[in-house]
Amino acid sequence: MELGLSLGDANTSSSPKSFFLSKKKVISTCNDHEKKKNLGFCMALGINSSSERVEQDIEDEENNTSEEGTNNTLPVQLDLLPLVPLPNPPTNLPQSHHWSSDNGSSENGSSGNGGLPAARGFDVNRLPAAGMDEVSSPNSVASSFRMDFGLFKSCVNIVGVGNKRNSESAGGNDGGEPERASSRASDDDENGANTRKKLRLSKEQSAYLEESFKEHHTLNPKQKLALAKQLSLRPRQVEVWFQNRRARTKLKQTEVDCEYLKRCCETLTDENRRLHKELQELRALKTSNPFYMQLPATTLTMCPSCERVASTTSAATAPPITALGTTTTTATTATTTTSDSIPKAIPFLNSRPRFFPFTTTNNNPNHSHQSAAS
DNA sequence: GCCCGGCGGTGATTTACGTCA
DNA sequence: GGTGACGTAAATCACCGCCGG
Repeated sequence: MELGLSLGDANTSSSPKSFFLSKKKVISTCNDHEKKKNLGFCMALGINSSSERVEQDIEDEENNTSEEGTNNTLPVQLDLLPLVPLPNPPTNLPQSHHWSSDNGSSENGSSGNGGLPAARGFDVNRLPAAGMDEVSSPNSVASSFRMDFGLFKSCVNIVGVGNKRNSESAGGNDGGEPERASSRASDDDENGANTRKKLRLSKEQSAYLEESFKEHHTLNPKQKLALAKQLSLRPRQVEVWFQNRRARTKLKQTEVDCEYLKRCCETLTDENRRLHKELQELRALKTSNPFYMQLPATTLTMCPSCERVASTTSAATAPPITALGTTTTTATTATTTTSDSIPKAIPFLNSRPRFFPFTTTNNNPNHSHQSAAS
């Protein structure tokens, strides 16, 4: 009998680096299913489907107070709230702001206004007051929510000296993609006094975005717009937040996978080493004992649920190897115990640990190997 | 207690690429 | 098939709070 176990060459498998050389390209995230998933948004936005038009519309709404209270298409019947209820908007938020200017002029006047106090007091989160009033229709549930959520603007931390590259996006052109083209246009503020406040999302805003991210990793234009409205952010900010969140979630997942693969590799290396040793012993036994072939055949079976490998002998009543007069404890123990040492990650992509917001669950409640694993 | 440098978190930008009309 | 719009990933920058010395 020849045990055809080969888990790879120990010399090569002992080098986990090969697994991780292309760390950034190996792991695929779970975004695909997000795209396919029909999200449970119930929104009635009376705006065009084009994202650009949507954003342009909202920008127009924000910049145009004349439409206040007249837009009947905007009642956002929005079922955007996450499953986990968000904390109520704080009612005791400090009403004093860091920024100096509280009118809309600071937003448009901040660009290229280096050295002026108004530029320093710019609030990148702040929507014009018209934007708030415009959605404060009593007919809209979301509007009432937003009235409360508008308080979040007060707790947004606007701290420090800003990124010069933010200047154009924080300026009058704050709603649409065209800001990309002129991104460095304001870098010509030579005196360095063109200081912007870097946005810092409040905890409530971050929590809301997190909950939304748990629901869906990508946003369609309507979702983005709705989130921006609810959080009093610009759609671009919501978009950027989701981009960064996806990237950093993927990075974290990659790190988790890397560690997991590393452990798998180590375990497999040990197992391979042990099996090689066992094989050598069996071969030695074979050469020294002609009755070696009478050993029962060993089969390895893998539980489809937990992917653990257990070995069984085809002849349950076979006499122990010790009957041959040679102590082969490693062989016997290896073939009669559930092999926890073999990692569950043989098809590791299906069972690898997941970084938040993913969860690792055993979908089979009838699975019976849990106690054995412990 | 204050200052300073390192570090991590995070918002924002740029670039490249894929998809679609 | 070429092209532009659009969305996203990846890389990167830069600000800022925290922490230890």
